[in-house]
Amino acid sequence: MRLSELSERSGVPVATIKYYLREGLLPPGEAVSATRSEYGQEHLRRLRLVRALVEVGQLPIASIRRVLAAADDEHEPLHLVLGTALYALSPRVEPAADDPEWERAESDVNALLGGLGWRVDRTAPARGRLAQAVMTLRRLGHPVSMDDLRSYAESAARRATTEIGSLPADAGRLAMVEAVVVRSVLYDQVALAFRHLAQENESAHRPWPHLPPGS
Amino acid sequence: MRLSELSERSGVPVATIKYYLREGLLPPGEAVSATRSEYGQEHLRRLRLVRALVEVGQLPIASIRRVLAAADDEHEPLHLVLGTALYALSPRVEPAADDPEWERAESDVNALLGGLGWRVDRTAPARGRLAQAVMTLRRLGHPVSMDDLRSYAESAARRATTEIGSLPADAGRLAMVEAVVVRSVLYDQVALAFRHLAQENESAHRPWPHLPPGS
DNA sequence: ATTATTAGATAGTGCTAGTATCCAATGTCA
DNA sequence: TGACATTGGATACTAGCACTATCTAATAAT
Repeated sequence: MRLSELSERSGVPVATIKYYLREGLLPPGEAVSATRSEYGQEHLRRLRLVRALVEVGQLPIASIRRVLAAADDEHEPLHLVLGTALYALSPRVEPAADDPEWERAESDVNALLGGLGWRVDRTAPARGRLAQAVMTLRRLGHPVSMDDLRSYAESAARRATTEIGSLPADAGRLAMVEAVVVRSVLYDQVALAFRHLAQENESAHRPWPHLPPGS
Repeated sequence: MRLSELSERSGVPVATIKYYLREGLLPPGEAVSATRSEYGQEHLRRLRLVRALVEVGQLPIASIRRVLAAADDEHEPLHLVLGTALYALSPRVEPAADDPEWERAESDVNALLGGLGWRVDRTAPARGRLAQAVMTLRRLGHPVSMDDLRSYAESAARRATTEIGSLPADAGRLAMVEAVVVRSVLYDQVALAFRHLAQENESAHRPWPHLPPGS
């Protein structure tokens, strides 16, 4: 199919597709002449994936490029791609050196993961993001105990077992990587939405005190 | 304290504080003369809250303004503030009219919440975000069953019970609202980080097939 | 009296995610 | 064959966001 058809079928403007081609989110079509290229089903599929990550996952274009590069890199062993993709997804947060509050949060996180026996790379950005969130909560006066964290870890572990377990076992490398990325990103949104819905529901059931306005 | 001192103590540049004042994220100090205002502990506290929402929560300034406006609106009953704050947090997603896939996802979400008996406003943005994620997953070839969704809902419900339950029972209206907002936003990050850590761990344990590169 | 600081207004910056325009080469249809 | 549309490729432009900088007149500190 031609560019205009790819645009029609995907609902993405031609100019945007050109932009994605420039940015390397979409592989070039097969050049059939100097002014014509042919795009296939895999382009349509990739384009839909990109749009899903942009619109639903709210990922920055640069992250998507990194994720897809890892997916497309055939030298990368499959079992490492999820990690690489996951790392490309979340921005790395830098530690703010010599801050005792940061160090405490970080060592709590490390102790927890160590205690649980989780195999997580030392450089995983999620470690830093977690430590940052814990530190900030504590700074703002909301104590966070190891037990609090442990219960989140256990919930997440249960979810991960089913999510990773339900991946297709043998679908070709690219399809598997795409499946991992899509699910990781979109189920993040599902989990987040449910968190908010559950909080609203829970707060509707809670007997709130009738505080006088100026209290 | 003066503006420069507020800046020093919070680590936020003067120009940025002025920007927050302009944007209404921070109430003006008490004008003590034409060129001097006095800021108090509550300004420092609010400023730290704003920075936490910006840096850790990654919320856009416009959302923070809406959240804080709801928090500061003394006419708003306390039991509605969480809802209002939650709504201000997530961008509303518009339904793409007359799309059967959208309608199916939406009705699944409604059926699920109805079946669970959750009290969630019909206009809650999390409904739309959830429906969008479900629709997109299905479009990309990842079937999502009601049972899948139900298990997410149950996890989220457990979490919400403890999170909402652990709020201080009587701390003054503003402090309670701030507690609700801070926890909602920062525990989102905690939950997300644990999701990613758990996925990496789980994938490290999974026996991945050795697919030939070109498969 | 000199220097520094402030409120308030306005303007400028860097980044992101597209959009738009232009060109020459090439298709397509009458 | 000629008029017209489409394409790839390059370049330029735009809107929105979150600051950041500059300027002015008034005031405070020394």
